[in-house]
Amino acid sequence: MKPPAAPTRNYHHGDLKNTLLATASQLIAERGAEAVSLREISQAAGVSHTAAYRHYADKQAVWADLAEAGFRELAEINRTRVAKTKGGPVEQLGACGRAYVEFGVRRPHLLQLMFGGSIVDWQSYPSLVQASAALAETLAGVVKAGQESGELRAGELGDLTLTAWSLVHGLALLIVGRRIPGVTIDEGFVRHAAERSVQLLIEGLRRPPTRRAKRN
Amino acid sequence: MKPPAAPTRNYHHGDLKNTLLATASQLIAERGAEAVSLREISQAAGVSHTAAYRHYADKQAVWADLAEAGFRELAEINRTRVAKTKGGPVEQLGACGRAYVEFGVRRPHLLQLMFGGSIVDWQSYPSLVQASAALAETLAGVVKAGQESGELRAGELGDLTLTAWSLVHGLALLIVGRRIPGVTIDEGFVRHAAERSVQLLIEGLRRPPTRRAKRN
DNA sequence: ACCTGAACACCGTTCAAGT
DNA sequence: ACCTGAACACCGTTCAAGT
Repeated sequence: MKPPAAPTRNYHHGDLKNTLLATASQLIAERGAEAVSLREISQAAGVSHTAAYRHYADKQAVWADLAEAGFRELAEINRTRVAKTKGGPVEQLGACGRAYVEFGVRRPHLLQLMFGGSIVDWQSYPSLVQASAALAETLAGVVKAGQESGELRAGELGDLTLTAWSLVHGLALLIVGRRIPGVTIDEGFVRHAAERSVQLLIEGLRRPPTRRAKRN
Repeated sequence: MKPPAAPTRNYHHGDLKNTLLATASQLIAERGAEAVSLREISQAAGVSHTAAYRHYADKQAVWADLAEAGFRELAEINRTRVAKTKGGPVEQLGACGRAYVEFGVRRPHLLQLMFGGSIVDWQSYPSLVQASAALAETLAGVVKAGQESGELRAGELGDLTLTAWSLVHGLALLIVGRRIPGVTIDEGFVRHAAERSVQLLIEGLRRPPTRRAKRN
């Protein structure tokens, strides 16, 4: 019932919404959300500085859309890594941790946008909330599988998941924020920090029983 | 050798720098740094909108000063709690975790300012970097004491500290950012989440040996 | 339906000038 | 030394108007 001709493009631009999103994504990747204006994005997209208001209520809505895409991408990466990981839930959790941290290092400004408080009224964007929750559920799935297979301890799934999430989340933010004194952040450090942290979380900080002391 | 009279106050205001800082602190606590302008701070402090430039190079410098105070305060809280805690390093780590999370919940906007990326050129503020590092050292001290007393496992101090720091940091940010789906954030939740997370970190996520199964 | 351009009420920052 | 006021180059957002 739609008119056959007249492809999606119309008056001036065609697919302005996606063009805006891609432009914004690139500018933010370069300089961070704090340093990017809506007028600038519009100009880079080749439209007047008010055109975006046809597609977004305001600047926050653009940020929310970008953050949502970030959450979906990060969750997808996690799922892929989990699926690819040989070994049990312990190894899978390690893979998630690495993926989370590597994502942050690869796209620091996007991670800041997702978690840094640039988006004030989170509740106004239900699909953003949902995408963020989906990320947590990826981790929850791994923990749950580990409990069912008996490799991870019993207890409230939410508690264990929150703990694992907090660890990888905090690690990624500390690294991306360059808040760790005295270290150079390169691929080697990221891999080591992620693996060691997840290992310590899984095995515990407490001194292991001596009967089976592993060399460290 | 200083002139005895003429108390610090002079021309118009006296102690404008501290007045600005206190005003900014309050406005940020109410609405978050993103929503506060320098002109507004100046007006609330009762001076013209350019007076701040006599004391700060720019807006970022004001933010940096506030964040630095936040780091010093949080580190101080941690030290106090550690000193007050009866029991070993395990209990002390738990106290640090709670303190960190409670600080974030009490001053969410300040935590966002300290860690949320509002301050772009971190390196320009060496005393801020130092204050942030001092916070990490508080945690390192606890971990080190635990290793020396034999209660915590051996291994690189930096690794164990980073892991513990990441956990409490991530937990605080997830809670403050209200990123945890399906929970109400009240004092009970905060206490439970902090204690349970630190406990899991210390004991590990792996299924405990059955010979001495603790009731959970 | 989609976009433009003028307009409004703001910003951060600079600078000559006042006391 | 410390502060003011005008000025500059920006913002985000609204709205009447164009096609």
